[in-house]
Amino acid sequence: MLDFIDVILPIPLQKAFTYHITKAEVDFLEPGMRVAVPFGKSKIYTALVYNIHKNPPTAYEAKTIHQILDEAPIVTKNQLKHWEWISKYYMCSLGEVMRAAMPNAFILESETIISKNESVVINDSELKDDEFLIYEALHHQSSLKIGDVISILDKKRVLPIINALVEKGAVVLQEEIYQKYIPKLVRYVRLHSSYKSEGKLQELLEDLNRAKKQREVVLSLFQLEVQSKKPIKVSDLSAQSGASSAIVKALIDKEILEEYHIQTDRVSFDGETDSEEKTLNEFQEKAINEIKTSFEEKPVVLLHGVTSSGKTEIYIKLIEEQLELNKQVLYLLPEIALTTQLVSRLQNHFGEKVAVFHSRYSSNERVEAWNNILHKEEKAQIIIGARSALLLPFSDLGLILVDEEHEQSFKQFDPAPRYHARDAAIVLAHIFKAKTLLGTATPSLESYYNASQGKYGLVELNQRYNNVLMPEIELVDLADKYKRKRMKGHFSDRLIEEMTEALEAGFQIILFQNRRGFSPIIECTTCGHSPQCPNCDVSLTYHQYRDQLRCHYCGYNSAMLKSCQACGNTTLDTKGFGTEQIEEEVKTLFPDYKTARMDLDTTRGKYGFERLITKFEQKEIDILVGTQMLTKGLDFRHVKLVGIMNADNLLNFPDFRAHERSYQLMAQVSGRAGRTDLRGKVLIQTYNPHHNILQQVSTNSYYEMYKEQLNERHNYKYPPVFRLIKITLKHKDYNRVNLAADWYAKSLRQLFKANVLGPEFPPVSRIRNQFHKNILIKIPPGQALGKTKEAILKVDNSFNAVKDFRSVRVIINVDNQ
DNA sequence: AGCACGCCGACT
DNA sequence: GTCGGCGTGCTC
Repeated sequence: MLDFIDVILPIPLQKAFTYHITKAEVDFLEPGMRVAVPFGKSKIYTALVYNIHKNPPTAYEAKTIHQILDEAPIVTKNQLKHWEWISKYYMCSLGEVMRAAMPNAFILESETIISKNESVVINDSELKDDEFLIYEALHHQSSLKIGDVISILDKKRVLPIINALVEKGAVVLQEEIYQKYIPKLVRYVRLHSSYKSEGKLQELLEDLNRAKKQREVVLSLFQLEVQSKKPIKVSDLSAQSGASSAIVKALIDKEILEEYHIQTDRVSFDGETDSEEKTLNEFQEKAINEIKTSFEEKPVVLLHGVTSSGKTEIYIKLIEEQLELNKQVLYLLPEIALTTQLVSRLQNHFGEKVAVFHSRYSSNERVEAWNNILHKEEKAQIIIGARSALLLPFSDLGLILVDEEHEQSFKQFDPAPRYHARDAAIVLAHIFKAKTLLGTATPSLESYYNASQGKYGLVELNQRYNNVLMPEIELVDLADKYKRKRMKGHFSDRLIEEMTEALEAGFQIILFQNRRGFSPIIECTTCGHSPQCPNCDVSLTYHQYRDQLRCHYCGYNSAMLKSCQACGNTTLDTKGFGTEQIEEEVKTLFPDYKTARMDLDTTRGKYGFERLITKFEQKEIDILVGTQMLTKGLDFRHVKLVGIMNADNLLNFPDFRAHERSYQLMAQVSGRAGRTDLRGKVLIQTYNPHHNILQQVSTNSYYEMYKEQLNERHNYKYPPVFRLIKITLKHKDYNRVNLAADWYAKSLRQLFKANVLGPEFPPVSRIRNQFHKNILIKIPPGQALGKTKEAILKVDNSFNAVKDFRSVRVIINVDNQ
């Protein structure tokens, strides 16, 4: 009987691929190990062993594997289970999950290496010009890569030339796979072993009497060895002795010192910890007890605690308990909140037991974090990270915390797998028989609904820490203010008054405007023309700081126009406003105070965001203008006033979740005000002060909002009552998308009748020269999800069988947010 | 997804 | 004529 393995390849193909393995390999291989396999004509890919069996494929001859890449599985059985769920639930391939889960450095690819065939003598006259150039190059260089050949010949199509050379026997090709992960090595030094004896040592020191510097280095080394009793780093030795690395090198060359390398971790924390216990107040104590009781019956608990109620302390307590049980803890939060205060807070408490998992980690750092978690190292007992941290190789998970549970950024949009980290976390916890705690001040309707249905436990925390009052929220009627000429730019007299008062008292201010740039639309007042993006169906946004017009969808930019493209007049005017404009107005209104702006444009660099936060914390900034970035779990001590410049563009967003989101956003920004003893103040400027959502925000009535919104969702058949699957079709040809989308929707309608909506063009119907069209499927409470997805896949298969449609990209988004 | 193959217009 | 564009089909 022959042996075979099914493997997962990191590509979006549903099929499993089967390879033949030898007897020796079958004894060694286990699911979760990587193998290098030939795939297609010449490439070698990294594949993951999925299962091992003895069923030979019938339709084809299985290839043999190229090489085994691991000694032991690097993906756990539980991970594979979790991947299966994600792939099935979110309708994507296992390969796509694999690609998302594994650090890039684990997924090796081959590269073609061209080298001279030494056993054959080639007469130059046999070769054509291009062939000769390559052959000639190989006299100087032992091997060439495809990319080298492209640059030598300055051509794109080089394969025929290389193939001709192979044909003539001039060169040979080789597929080389290379390790991407390079361990970080630190240089250490010790005294060369020949000086180990006391006598030799004396001799050495006398010898060195004339080389004072070198003598000093050796003496420093002794000193360090006595002090630390640990290996001595070259860098430490240089620092201690004040000697340059050249002197150390000279000693190594003279074989007085000996250097050696130890592999080290890039991801380590070496700060101090303070184990100072923060005492919990009675409300927090009560909440903890409720959470624990609830966990006894339910795997998931929703902690609904108002802003500034001290949820973090509760998390810390729960983490401590897990550590005592020697379990791993995963702490998920939105990407942006990761760069800041919370991480240092946890590290200060738990020290190096905390491992952070960033999107900004390098590939090598990811490998190290992966290995630490896989081997359940002590330094990775608490993993704090954004949604992708969920895909790490946990071995003994006890608790998952999902902080800011309502955040839509937990749902991955592009590329597949389009998973929701909160939901996938619950499944992961279930696999480990662990618990999940969802925490937020403004629960998503989904979670609150699940809690009210008894699916999740619910714990409420209504007191702010230190009994600080919830901020006072005032609605300012913009229509009235404009009518009575009480506006300066976009600032009402009330806002200016409050700002003046707060600033004079030495407090800080946050101004929220959910739009970046200076103004989203430029319009010619003569002819009404406004400049559009050439690749997308949107108006270009004016960015003043670079005097540029920019497209926020594709990144297109051009210099600001001097005159109208349509009529040539110089009557260009701006419409609408973004953070840039607010910032500028603040600077004129309050020239004596320091203003800064926080949005995608000012936080681009690696530490851009952190720098701004630190500056604001240290009160180097008085007024911070920003987009929703400001809402993500930031804790500022001295903010007295929060101003929401315009609530209407939030509320009028064309999306069924607009109202829920507006509430969450405004409640969260408001929560930044008055986090210590003084009561904060929030001013919301709006044209609709009587809007229900605004009333609910101003009275802090989450439950009212929930009831009302849930009712709407009931009536209009939206989540959490109905489930949604959105299907997007993309193509550069307008007519083709239309035809394809109509066909698709028609087929779906035969199955799901009135629960199919569309096809419809989204508000921005063309992005990067691709036309988009959406179809929405609503799934009623009773309808089986699995069956529904199977039916959709069937439709998708027949769709792909139509030749004209095959080039249309279809994106299926389950639980589309 | 990549990548080869094949057909077709645009230039050294 | 070749070069490079893109549409199509396949990968164990």
